[in-house]
Amino acid sequence: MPELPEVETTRRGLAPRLTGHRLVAMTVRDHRLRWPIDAALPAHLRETTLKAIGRRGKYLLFDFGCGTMLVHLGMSGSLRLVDTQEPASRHDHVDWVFSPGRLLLRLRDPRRFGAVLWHTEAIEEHPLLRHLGPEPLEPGFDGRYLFQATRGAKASIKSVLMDSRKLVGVGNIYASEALFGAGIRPRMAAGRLTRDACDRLAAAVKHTLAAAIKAGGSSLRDYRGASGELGHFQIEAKVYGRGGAPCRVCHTPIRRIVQGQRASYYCPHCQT
DNA sequence: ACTGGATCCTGACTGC
DNA sequence: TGCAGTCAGGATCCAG
Repeated sequence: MPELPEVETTRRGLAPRLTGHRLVAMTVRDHRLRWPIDAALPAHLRETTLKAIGRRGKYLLFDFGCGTMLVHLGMSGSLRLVDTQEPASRHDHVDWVFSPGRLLLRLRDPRRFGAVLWHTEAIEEHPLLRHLGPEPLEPGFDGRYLFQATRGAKASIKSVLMDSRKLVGVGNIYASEALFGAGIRPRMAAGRLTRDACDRLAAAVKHTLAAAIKAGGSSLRDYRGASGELGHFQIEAKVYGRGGAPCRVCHTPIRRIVQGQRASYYCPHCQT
């Protein structure tokens, strides 16, 4: 499941192949995603031209001029360009065919937590986007913002990092990785972070996400790029999924805890 | 206003 | 080998 780097890598893989192409057909095999896919969407989109593919947080925004198609990959979704002859398998729920070139874009989502939505008003006012926090890789997100945004918060810093109203794009894996990078324990109350800790954490979030994008969004086990290639595994997790294994810095065993039903990992020596 | 928990769904893996 | 139980990358909704 895609966190911001995987979504951005997907966007960068698709945009040059699809931008400027005309959608000639859309096939919905299973409309039961997180929200049902609008049965009228194929008719809305037919014969429209894809102007651009944008991203807000983990949402991909396909701009067709007359409206925007939002795609969220949920926990298990992927978008790939495949050969038009390739038969659809069990969890391939949606196909889009673009011309010229007969390019076939295919959405696969076994757990069906993803979404495909259509919006014709200003996209930034969409109910799912309106309350989103800043993009972590843009200048609006920095230590000063993080410090201000966490004052008075009793919640753990890890849950704040994953709260899309405070900050978009950071999921369970990169939250643990960024906290390791900043030397902060995941259970630390967000409101108790010093300004210096916020500076370190904002920098670690940016660094962690940027490095993962640079590596092709490849830190996830079964992540595949826009053409279906496996991730490169160029980013080794420092702590995520490494409970009991020695810290790569100090060799202390990495701890696994559960916060809000999600696993968190940290080094009890490097993180305080 | 915040916060934590339950929830949607399927597949992969572990241990008996 | 089979089967039950556990865990998984998200984010909304709801109760306290």
